[in-house]
Amino acid sequence: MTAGPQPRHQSATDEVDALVSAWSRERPDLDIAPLEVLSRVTRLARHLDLARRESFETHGLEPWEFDVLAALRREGAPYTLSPGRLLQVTLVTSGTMTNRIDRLASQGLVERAPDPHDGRSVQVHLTASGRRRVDDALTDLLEHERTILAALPPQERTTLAGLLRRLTLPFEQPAG
Amino acid sequence: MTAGPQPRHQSATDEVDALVSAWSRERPDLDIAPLEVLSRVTRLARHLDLARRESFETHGLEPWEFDVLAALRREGAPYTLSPGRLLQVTLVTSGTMTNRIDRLASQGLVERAPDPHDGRSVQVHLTASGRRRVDDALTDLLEHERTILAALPPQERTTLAGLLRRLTLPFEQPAG
DNA sequence: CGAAGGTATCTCGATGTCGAGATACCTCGC
DNA sequence: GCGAGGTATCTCGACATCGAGATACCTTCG
Repeated sequence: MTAGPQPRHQSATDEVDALVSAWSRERPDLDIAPLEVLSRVTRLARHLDLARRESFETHGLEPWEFDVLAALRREGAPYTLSPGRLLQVTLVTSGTMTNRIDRLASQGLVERAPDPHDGRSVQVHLTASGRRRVDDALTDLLEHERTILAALPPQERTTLAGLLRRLTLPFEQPAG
Repeated sequence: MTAGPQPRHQSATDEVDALVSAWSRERPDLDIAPLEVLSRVTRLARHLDLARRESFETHGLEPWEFDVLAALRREGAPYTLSPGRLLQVTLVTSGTMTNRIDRLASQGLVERAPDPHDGRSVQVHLTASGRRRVDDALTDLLEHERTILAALPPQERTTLAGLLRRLTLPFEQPAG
């Protein structure tokens, strides 16, 4: 069926190359160069999301569950944050966070307790079971991500991280 | 509150730097280097999604509406695709695509017609109104994206695009 | 031709998210 | 102490998505 091995030394084209060439044909009046970078970021993020999903399902966690548990875990002992802080960190709305905490609590992965210093507030606390779960899931996630990054030598990973940081910083420092 | 201006000459740290340092403290047993690249990709994608949303709302389009209309527009005249092709391109499920086409059709941006060659299939066609809408939205989107990319000189944009392509390719060529 | 298996689309119930408004509590000034 | 204004969380209805199953049609083979 094959006529022999194809040359694979030059870098192959990806879906974004196809996207760019289609737009160039249809909208020759526009400079669509920005898509070369930003569409790749969007698409890669989608692939990463699926990869995360795979890593977590071994541990019975949804990505949103990991996000909340990881925020508490990163905090260090006593692994406690308010719902308000959690929604800042995870970038969801308050209704969503209430719902998430409810479901995590019903699985015994977190506990809700009144804040002794502020009657309006609540403390969300990671249980021992929740901590084990997120620790195990993180180990697998990093392993999976390392195989993805194996496509680049270490030197270029550093370059890539630096370039991405420079693109992201303006979003995080809106006041300049 | 401030003791004076802070030095800003060395590159600033971003949220991922904070994330990495928190994990390093809490999980010194793990090598969390992969997050340097992949968490930045995920976060940047989230910012880009918000930026897209802004660009589109001037034109009364949701991101998902743009995705569908753009797929048809890129196709070139006669701007027609089947629902099946559309769901491959936009990576949603069939139920979602049916719903999307329904809503776009009720706004007069696309039309559904039976496929003359295959009675199981349907042709989704971009109307003149839909084409105007997506063309205008794309112009604004690219303008917005150019301002985001202004954080990098042209040479480094090319470098970045190349590095991202190498990370993405393995996902697109699963058979190697 | 007729049946079996494959394909394209649609239906519909479950789920997660959003976001405006409700509720309870805190703080500050008088 | 009390009221006004601010803050933290929760409630709840609307909405987009998923995904398994239903439906209609096509193709292949005997």
